[in-house]
Amino acid sequence: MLNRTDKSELSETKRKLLDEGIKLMRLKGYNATTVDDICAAAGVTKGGFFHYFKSKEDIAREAIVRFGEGRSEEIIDAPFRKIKDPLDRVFGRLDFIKDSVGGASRLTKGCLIGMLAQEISTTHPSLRGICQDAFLRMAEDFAKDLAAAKAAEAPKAQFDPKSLALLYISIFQGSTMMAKVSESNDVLLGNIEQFRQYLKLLFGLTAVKSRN
Amino acid sequence: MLNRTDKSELSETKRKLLDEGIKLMRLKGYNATTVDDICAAAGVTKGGFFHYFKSKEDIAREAIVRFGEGRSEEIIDAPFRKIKDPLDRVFGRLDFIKDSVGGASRLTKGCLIGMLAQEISTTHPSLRGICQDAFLRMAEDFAKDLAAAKAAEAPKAQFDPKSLALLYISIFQGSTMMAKVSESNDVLLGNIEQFRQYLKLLFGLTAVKSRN
DNA sequence: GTTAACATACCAACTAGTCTGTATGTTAAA
DNA sequence: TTTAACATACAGACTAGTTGGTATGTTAAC
Repeated sequence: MLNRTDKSELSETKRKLLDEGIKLMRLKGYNATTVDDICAAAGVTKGGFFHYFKSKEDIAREAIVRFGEGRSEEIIDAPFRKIKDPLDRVFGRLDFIKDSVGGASRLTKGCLIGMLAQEISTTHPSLRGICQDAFLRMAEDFAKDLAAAKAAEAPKAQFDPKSLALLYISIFQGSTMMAKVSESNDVLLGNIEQFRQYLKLLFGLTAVKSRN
Repeated sequence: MLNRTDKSELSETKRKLLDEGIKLMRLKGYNATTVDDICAAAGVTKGGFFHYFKSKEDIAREAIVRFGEGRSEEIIDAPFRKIKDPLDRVFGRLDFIKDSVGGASRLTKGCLIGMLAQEISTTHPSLRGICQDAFLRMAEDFAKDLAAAKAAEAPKAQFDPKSLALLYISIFQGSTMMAKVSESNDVLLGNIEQFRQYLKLLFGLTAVKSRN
């Protein structure tokens, strides 16, 4: 039987390799994940692997893109998207992220892009660009909502939506690192709340204590 | 001739190995840095390496500690430490960090601890703990100044110094990742400014635009 | 002559990638 | 409708190079 049912679809085997590759690289990074690991996890042999990918770097590239697209789809379909008020939509996004991270007990599996970004930026320049693009797309998506919220709620406020979005990405990535290292989501969840607080202050939603 | 001039001092060879190891791992990470790389950079042979370190994991452990101590010394000796007013000292620290990162053109070489943290957290559990300790020490040091500033300037403000310090560490680490991936310090420097802005808002130093 | 501080040669395990084989289908000429 | 030619999707053995680590010197200080 044929696996590829349509020209644009991935074969079952390739999809399995990609998904297991993503899983392993999210956990152990690029170098510590071997091609044999991926093959074993996917139940495919070397021949199968190199039929679909011309090198290890190649599967990493496709994995980053697939992971990015997956995240982007999750966010596009997320319930907060339907919130009409732009500022509420911004806060809704933060709630959604907290939900998808899970409780303080369950640890994040982390972001593949963040995991690979540091490890391969200097050693695999072509992958670096792919990671950068993925980050910029995420930032751009958030920046749109922030810009809409600013226009509607505080047009005179002194902040740049794009910079704010990049700050958010940085906080999330840094916090994910802290989560891995501390084996807990506490700091990650706390930091998202602090970012929310920063937004509230920028939008003038919270009274600031006067200096005594 | 003897290299070790005093019982507590590192021999010249070991110091060289450590420093070159730090340099390489900061750049390429743990797995992509080979023992041979370090030996070549330090001008030492394998025999010399394994005389001082019982394994690659061992030099990584010592490298993390040495790097952490080095950073901690730099910060202890930094000029901002002499600032009397605690809140000014907090802001002075941010200025110091920006200075030591360098201009937007020169890219950061990054933080060794952050570089290794993600890569080894799952694969080398004992190194994970070392990284965690290093982060907590940094956070603790900053948290002290934040607590002093809070006590002096805004005792009623609604923030926890320790959490704020951990947010700062997260922002710095995440921003460093963005710097590597974008080959620019722009986001890193911008994010430090945004953190400063957040602090100002928490301390009630900045007028918040009213909603229109 | 014992020990610290290396140097050199070497090894076993691993790793990315290749090569050849093969089963299964597809296409199109006869 | 048979068949030859070709393509796709793997399997599995193999290889060349790398890697962390070891075993065995050698040298010089004490």
